[in-house]
Amino acid sequence: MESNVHKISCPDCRLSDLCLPYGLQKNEVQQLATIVKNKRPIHTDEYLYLQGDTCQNLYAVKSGSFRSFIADDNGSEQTIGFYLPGELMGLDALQHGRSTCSIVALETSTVCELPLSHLNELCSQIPSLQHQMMRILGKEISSDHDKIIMLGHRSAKEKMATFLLMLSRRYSGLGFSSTEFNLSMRRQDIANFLGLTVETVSRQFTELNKDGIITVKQRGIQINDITSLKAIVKPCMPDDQLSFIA
Amino acid sequence: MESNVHKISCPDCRLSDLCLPYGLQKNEVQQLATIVKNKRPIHTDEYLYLQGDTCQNLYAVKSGSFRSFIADDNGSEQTIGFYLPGELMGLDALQHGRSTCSIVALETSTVCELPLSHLNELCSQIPSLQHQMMRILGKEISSDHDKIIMLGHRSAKEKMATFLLMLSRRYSGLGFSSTEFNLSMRRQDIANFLGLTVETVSRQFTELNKDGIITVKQRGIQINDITSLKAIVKPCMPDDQLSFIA
DNA sequence: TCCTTCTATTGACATAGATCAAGGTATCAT
DNA sequence: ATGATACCTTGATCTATGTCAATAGAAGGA
Repeated sequence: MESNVHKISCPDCRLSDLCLPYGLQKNEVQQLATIVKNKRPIHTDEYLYLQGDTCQNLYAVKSGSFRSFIADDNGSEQTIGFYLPGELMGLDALQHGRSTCSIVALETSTVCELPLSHLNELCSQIPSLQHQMMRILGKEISSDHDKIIMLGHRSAKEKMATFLLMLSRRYSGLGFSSTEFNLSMRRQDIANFLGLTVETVSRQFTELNKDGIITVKQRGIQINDITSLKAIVKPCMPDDQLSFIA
Repeated sequence: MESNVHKISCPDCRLSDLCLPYGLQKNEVQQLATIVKNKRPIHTDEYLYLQGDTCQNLYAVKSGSFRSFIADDNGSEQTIGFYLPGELMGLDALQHGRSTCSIVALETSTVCELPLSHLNELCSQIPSLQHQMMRILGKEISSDHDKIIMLGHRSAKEKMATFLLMLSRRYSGLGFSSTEFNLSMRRQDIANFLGLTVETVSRQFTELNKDGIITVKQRGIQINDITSLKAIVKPCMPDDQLSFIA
């Protein structure tokens, strides 16, 4: 990614169709851009915010990727999701103004900061912005439902296939290859996200690799036979429900 | 519940503090009430709406209870949540105007219908209503996250204890007993919700009963030792994260 | 009241995935 | 380069929970 991503503003941002500006008039996007604060880059393993922080902003991923997770008293974690460019973080804090999860950068990343107070004001003025906010919130909710399905009733193999297909779909939505990409998360993160152990994730990768369905080289994934991958998931899920993670 | 619940309007509704009117001025509540349509009662096993239906409304539970679930190609289901009085259904349809799940009544129940078009208009006019909508959406999202935690990293016993505590908390929020209540859902629904089998749910009930922690008589639950119940969950979850289900 | 059907419990057994343990490979700082 | 540390893979074993099967209890209709 270019070194200047963090200076680009909404009207010029290549992500605008995936992000908040979608469906807005040109002048409305410019209005939105005035309330967006561009932040300095966030480095690997750096936190965007911590569980329990008061949180008066939403954050859009501009480049890179993040992991969100909830920790309990014992320090054990559950990964809630992964965020790729164009996706909105901090929606859980809408309830009380306090974040219920922590968010950490998986690689050097940039975000746009959207102060909630300004955003709410703007929503009252621009109906299509409010509409887009609702759409984004609805999407977050139905994507969470997809995760619930995955965790509740899927085998390890199905979970892995679903995970890969979902990443594939999201990367392709960003204009990247849908069959070749690098994982920005560790095996441990994937395992935790899917409710499995690292060992099981590793074994599943090995098996999918042996079967020729994918080629795994560390973080590098190549999907050789997307049909087979879909077939692993298919018996369990309508095609339009693969839109999730996040 | 009184036989006339479905005629009561927002300003007189005993649920108003749990529902959309929370935080609104008296005259604002009256405005809200004008867009609410009261519907005839919905009977056991009757559907409020079906997965895939175009859905231009939100629905607030007025009395009774509902189960929401997503079905896949094979007809197998995942229960997403249970809805009690004061809770808002249909939020997942905000994304595309199509519901992503089906909702079925667990007993004879009543709902208030809120046309989204009118609601959005009203949100632009009444800032505190918009604020409350955001709060409700944020709550839905963080409650979904709690479910993800539960499904991802909990044993059968922990799931059961969490389930019971959560029901207890929600009933008490409604002004009912927190230690004695009737389940409106079948064992099968609980099992499906928790990602377990009926047999496992049944065995867990039996064990908790034997240990004297609860008394189970069919659908009737009495919590005898809420401390022990919390202790089963405690090692895994901060107290303020028990707010979920829905 | 009896019969049917739906729902819940209990037991015996099988298995997917966890756990434990060891070794390999990449990454990074010195 | 070299060593230290984090990350990943593989194998052997154990166990919680699923599966299959049988029984028992509720609920509802004739």
